[in-house]
Amino acid sequence: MGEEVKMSDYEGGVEDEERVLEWEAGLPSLDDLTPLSQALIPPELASAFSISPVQYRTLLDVNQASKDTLSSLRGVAQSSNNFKSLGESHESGVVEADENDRDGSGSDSRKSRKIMECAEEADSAFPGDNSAEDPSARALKRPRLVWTPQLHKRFVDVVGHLGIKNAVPKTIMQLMNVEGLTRENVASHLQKYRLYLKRMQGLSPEGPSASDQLFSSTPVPQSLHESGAASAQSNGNSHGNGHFQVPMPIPYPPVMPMPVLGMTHHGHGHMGMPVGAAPNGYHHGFESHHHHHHYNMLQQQRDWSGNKYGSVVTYPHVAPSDK
DNA sequence: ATGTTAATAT
DNA sequence: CATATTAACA
Repeated sequence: MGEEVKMSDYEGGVEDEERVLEWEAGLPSLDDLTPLSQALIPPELASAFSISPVQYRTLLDVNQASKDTLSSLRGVAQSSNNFKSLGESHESGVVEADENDRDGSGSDSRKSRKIMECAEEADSAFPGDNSAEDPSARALKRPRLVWTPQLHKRFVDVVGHLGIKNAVPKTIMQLMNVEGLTRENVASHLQKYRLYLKRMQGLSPEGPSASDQLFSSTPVPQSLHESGAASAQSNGNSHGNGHFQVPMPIPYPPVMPMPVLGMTHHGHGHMGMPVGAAPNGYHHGFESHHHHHHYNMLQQQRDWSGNKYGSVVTYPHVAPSDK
């Protein structure tokens, strides 16, 4: 009893940063990836909401879709394939989650979606480079999750629907339906979000607080004042029994986070990308991109997918082991 | 055990 | 320094 396996004993030179490679190799087989989102929802509820077998978008698909939505500009050089560059980039794993923003914004322009030749086998989500499958790598330390505006939008949306009262990490996480998102992630963000609301409260209504590019960009729902909004509504809950944990399932398409491998240049004048010009800060992932310090672009617009770091990488489709 | 808050890390 | 993870606590 009580057997702890220490893997660090063997090496000793392996740092935590190298975890990135770990999940890269720890890709669960497709068989493991099963549609759990619907499985958790009772058939009755599902049919009531007309929730059909939602198809999961491949990482690359989602990624491309998000980028496409935001960047309707000219397609500058778009080759973000630094998958094999992992060997050198070991600053800090950064994960970025994207989602298909199709709420509140009429995005119909389906620009050309070429490139991404490595995305043919989206199921693996891992272009050629990786390749080693490690089913044992599941609870590994995943890189920092980057809350992209889209993801935050979903977060705020759910919180607004639940009300500040029922806005608890678990419920939020469940309702967000973002694969890979953990309770801890939501809790952490929720904390920051609450602080943001509180801080803004005691300040002038018009607060050009340049801080919090993310928060300030997302409209705060008014439901944050009332208590308990969607709860004992006329849902299908009046069945007598049935403890559905889903207060009010939102027809949100399941989205899986897209991890982004980034180099944490903890320099100073970080961030900075011509949003209104070429959001594609990706160079040709082949050259040894040095640290380009773009000291320009007025940091005004606060959109973009939060790709303030760079490289794109895949995320281990964490199996629906539930929490 | 889940939600919060503080501390710590990146 | 802001943001996210981890730990401690209620």
